[in-house]
Amino acid sequence: MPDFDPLALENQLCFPLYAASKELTRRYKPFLDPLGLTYTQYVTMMALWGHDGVTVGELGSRLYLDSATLTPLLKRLEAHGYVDRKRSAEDEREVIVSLTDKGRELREKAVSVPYCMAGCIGISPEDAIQLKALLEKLLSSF
Amino acid sequence: MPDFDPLALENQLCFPLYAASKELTRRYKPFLDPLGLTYTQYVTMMALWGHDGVTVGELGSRLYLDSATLTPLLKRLEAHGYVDRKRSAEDEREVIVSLTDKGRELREKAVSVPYCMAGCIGISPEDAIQLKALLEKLLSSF
DNA sequence: CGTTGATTAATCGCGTGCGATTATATTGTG
DNA sequence: CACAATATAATCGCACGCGATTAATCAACG
Repeated sequence: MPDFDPLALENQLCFPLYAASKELTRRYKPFLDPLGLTYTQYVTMMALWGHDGVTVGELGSRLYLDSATLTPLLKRLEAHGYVDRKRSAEDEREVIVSLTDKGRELREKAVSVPYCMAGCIGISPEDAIQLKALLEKLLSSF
Repeated sequence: MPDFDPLALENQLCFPLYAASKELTRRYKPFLDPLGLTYTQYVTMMALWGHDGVTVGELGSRLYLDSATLTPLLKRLEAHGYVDRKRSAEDEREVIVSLTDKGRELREKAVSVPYCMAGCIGISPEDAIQLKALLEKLLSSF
């Protein structure tokens, strides 16, 4: 390849990653709107459905988000009645985030979302599995 | 798998895609700061280095961005002196975006960025190529 | 026991990202 | 030609996303 252009958009790994992430997020919107969740709020709820009663910092490390993003987001989830935020008794610096009953109930409405999205993904299950594995490898390499 | 949880974070394709995209963008920052570009501005400049003198709409379809994002972004690039925005003479609805000399010169400083980033990617070139191909397949399936 | 340093969230500022609307210009149709 | 339909960018509102700073609390050490 005598004329490989390192600055051409089509030669970047980052660009399809960036574009695909945005597109996929956009695909979630019609399924998340009925739940009153944004994509980031949905991911946060998934993390909490897995394990709640955690600090903002723990949640952030699982989601790759810091308190500047999480604090206002959690306040919105709290305003919707899905989560509870309270200072830890042992350590007043920490804020413990827990699901409310309404937040746990929301999970029932959300279980269909992954199945709806599976129908939107235009690649084979094998490709999807491989893609997921490669992304996780990239992510853990940082 | 008797207890597969469709709402577990570790069972999602979207989450590592979302997280890896953010992380990679963050990795670009130290290399882009000296150029005075954000990641999105860098991607926009790459698109223009490939082919400029295009409308906002054309640029947006190449970058998967709409005018609500591009217009203010292009105004910032214009304020930095990298691009030129002017109404088309044939069709006054269109705005033609072109590189300035300064914008073309910026390319010389940017050529090292992909090589710097290659050193930050913690996966093998083979994996990177395969990952790029799968992302493009996913993207084109939308 | 007080003071210093570290930890944790919250806040601030700026730049996306995008659905929805608006303003302007062009095109098509009778 | 008039006028409705369409196309294009700009604008608006809200929610991230994150580097940097701030405020409050805790831990360590003399």
